[in-house]
Amino acid sequence: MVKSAARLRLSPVQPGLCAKCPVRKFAAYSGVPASALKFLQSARSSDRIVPPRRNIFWEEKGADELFTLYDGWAFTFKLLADGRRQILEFLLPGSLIGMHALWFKAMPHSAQTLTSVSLCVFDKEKFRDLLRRKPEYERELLKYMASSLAVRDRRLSDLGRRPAKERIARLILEIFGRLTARDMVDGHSFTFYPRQQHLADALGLTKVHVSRTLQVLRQEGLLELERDTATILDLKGLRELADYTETEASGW
Amino acid sequence: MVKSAARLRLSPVQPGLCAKCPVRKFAAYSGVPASALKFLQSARSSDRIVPPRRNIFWEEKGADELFTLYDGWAFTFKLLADGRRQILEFLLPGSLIGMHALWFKAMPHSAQTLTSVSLCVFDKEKFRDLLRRKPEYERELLKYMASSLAVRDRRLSDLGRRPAKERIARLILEIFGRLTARDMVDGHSFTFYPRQQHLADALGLTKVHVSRTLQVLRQEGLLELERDTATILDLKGLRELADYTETEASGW
DNA sequence: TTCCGAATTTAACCCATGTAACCATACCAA
DNA sequence: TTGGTATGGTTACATGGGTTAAATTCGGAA
Repeated sequence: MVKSAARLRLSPVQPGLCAKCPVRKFAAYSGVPASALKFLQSARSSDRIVPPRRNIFWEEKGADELFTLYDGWAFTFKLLADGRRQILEFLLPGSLIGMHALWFKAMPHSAQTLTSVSLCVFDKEKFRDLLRRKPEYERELLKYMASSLAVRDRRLSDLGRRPAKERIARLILEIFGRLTARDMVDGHSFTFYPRQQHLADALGLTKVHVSRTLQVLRQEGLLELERDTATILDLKGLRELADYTETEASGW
Repeated sequence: MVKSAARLRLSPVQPGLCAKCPVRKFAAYSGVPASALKFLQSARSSDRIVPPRRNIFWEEKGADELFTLYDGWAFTFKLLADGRRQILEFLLPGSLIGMHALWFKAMPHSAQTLTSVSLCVFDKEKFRDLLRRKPEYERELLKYMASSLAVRDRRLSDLGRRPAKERIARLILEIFGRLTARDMVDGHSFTFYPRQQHLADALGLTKVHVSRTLQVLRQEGLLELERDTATILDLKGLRELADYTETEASGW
């Protein structure tokens, strides 16, 4: 997995073998028995590398493919009429992207890369076939979506009911947890590609206020965020401030 | 369906016959062919009436049952440590409640009734069996969850990026759309049980500001909200203000 | 090394929304 | 009837976070 802050080096997608895929255990279908993975493989139509700051698909447009993020960072977002942006989710290796396309003509949000990204591409129709023929995938995906929904609920109450400082702390802790599960952290530091504008757009704030608040968190010795690197200076203190419980800390 | 504002009169759950259920077409499994409904019936363990302001289940606790709301209003919510509340979703006849229990031990939110409510109760284990034996239900539920997720994304960008006036307008329009689909509106008026405090908790505002903003909307001739009754005075104007598109207007 | 654009920081100002307190009304149970 | 409890409305005041704009730092390309 990627650890160097200086430059992103993409791991190449393993040709063919989903059973040996290093990100499989973080993927939506992580619980599918290895014996059934050859079906997944046959639904996988290709691999793809997308450069940074490029859209993977667009809100309101249709999509013929869905993806698993193999390496790199991305995010989903909605744009309002006046150009304001709401980031819905940060995507990390293993994230399933664009599932909505399986059932609906228009995507409810856009997806965009943060870094160079490598994707496993699934043809929509082939994936539908897969689901029809292998109900264990449907079962796995249901569980995956239930947990996605629970995550969305947490973010919703953050935006509705928590002040800026807590929102930022919680988002960082959430990402820290997910990266830890993926062995992508180095002690209490990790490579962090979102810019302050991305944090602002994810948390319903302005970049100015994010900057202000990050100063405070640094001065209080809780959290340091430089370009491309985040360091948690005081995990316990940050958790306390953020009211971040153990259940929330488990990576997904 | 319920129309009288003065007092809620519950329709009794039809004994047995899911195939004839009047709310079936709004339910999660609306697309399941009638021929397969006898399986649903066999997973339904009982019916239940719950009085107003009572919890159906509790956040962080486990649950052995899940429900379809047959009649009445309810909502799901999360409580923060300091007692603040975030309402996640308003539940209307047809809503599937507590699905999370199928896969996880602890519920991610609580559910509470707004009115007296009548529920179809499904035993968790029986429902799991149903899914295992009838993949067409899994398929339906996946689609249902995908659309729930899309709805949650809309609310998220409302909270993150829209001012109070738009948030209120959009929530009312959303509920108006869902009630219209259920034939629960009377022209541009409908029975509306949430209190200003509920709106506040759903939209990340205080009840004081909700009150203020509702005054403005009334003065502008857009929307009138009395105890138990909402009236849309100017649908077109409200849609414009709220930046509410046709796609969003379709009931679910 | 220099230059340019992106990202961050800082500052001044101010508005949308929160807080606290209080009163009036409606409803409900005794 | 009476008292209790939600609810709705209103006021005065406080503040978190938005807006705007300029200065500064940083990174990458030439």
